[in-house]
Amino acid sequence: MSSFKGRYSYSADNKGRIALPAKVRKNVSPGANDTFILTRGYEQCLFVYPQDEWAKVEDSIRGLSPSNPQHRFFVRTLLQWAVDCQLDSQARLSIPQDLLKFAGIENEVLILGVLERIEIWNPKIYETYMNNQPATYETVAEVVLKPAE
Amino acid sequence: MSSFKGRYSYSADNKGRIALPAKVRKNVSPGANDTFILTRGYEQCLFVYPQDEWAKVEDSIRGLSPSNPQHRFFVRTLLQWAVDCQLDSQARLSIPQDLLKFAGIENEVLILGVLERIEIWNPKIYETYMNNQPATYETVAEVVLKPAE
DNA sequence: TGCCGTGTGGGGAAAAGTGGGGAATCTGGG
DNA sequence: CCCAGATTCCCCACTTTTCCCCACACGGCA
Repeated sequence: MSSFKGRYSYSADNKGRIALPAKVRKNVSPGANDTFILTRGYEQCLFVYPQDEWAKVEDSIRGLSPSNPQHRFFVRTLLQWAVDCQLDSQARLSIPQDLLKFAGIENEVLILGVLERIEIWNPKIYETYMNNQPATYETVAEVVLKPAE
Repeated sequence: MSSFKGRYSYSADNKGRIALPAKVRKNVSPGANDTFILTRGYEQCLFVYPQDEWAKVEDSIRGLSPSNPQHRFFVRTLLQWAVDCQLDSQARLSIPQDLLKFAGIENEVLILGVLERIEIWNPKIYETYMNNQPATYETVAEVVLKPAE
C-alpha cells in the first residue's frame, strides 16, 4: 500500500515534463512498474496514481451501476481524462496538454503526496484553495494527531 | 509504545542536521528502523515520530474519506508538512529547509521527549511560549490530573 | 592515562533536478 | 505519393543538493 506524503516545489519545463521527487519515488511499489495513471482530480489539480493503486480505483468504479445517470456521468468524467504515463529515463512524467490546461499549470508546480495518490497543483491555485478553508492546521491536527488510546 | 522524556540542548549545524540525544535513541523501538517522520507541530515546533508511531497517525488519516471535501482538506493539510527522514551514521536527522524555517530554527535547538513523539524547538521561542502561559504548573496540574469520578 | 561513547564539523562522491539537442513518429496539405 | 511542420521520445550535459564517510574534541570511566 502506498503512503505518499510531503510537499514539493518543482518546475514543469516547456515540454510539459515534471520530475517526480526522489522521496516520492521511493514510496512507489515495484508493482507499479514505473507506470502511472494521470487524471483529473478534485478541486483544480491532477491526480497521479501508481498503476497498482489505480487498479483499486478501477475496482471501486466497476461497482457503480451503468443504469444510474449520476454514476454514468461520474465514470465518464473520470475515465475520459485518465491517461497512462511512463517515467522517462530521468524519472519524469510527460503531462498531456489538456490536463496541464485543466490544472492551470505553467512553469511552477506543487507536488503533494496524499497517501495512495500524488497531486499536482499550480502553486497559486493551491494557495487560494487553502486560504479559503475555514479550518487551520491546528484545528485539523487536533482531530487527527490525538494519540491512540 | 514509545515513551520519550527529557529536555536536551543541542545544536543544528549549517547543513540543518540535528543529533538525536543518546537517551532518546535508547527509547526508539527497533521497529522504527532508524526512520522518523518529521512534521509541523502545535505552536511553533516540529514533531518527530518514529516510523512505528507515525503509522498510527497515518491509520487515522486513512479512515477519512477521499470524496468528502473537508476530509480532503484535512489530509492535504497534515501530509503536506510530513517528511521521511533517516538517521545518518552519526545518529543525526537532516531537517528540510522549509521545516527549519517554519520552526524558526537557526543554530541552537531544544529537544523535548513527549511520550510518543519528540519535539524540536528554537529555545527562545520555547521560552516565550512558556512565559506566556496564563496558568502555573501547579494550577494546571490541579485541573488536568483530577481523578476521574 | 588510555579507551569508548557522544556531540560537532567538514570534504567528497553520488544522486537529484533541470534543460536542451536530435532522431523517430504522426498529421495535414499540396 | 511526397513533404513540411508539429509532437513524442530518448539520450546527453550541467548545476545543485544530498548523503556518506572520516576526523576531531570533550567527558566519563576503568
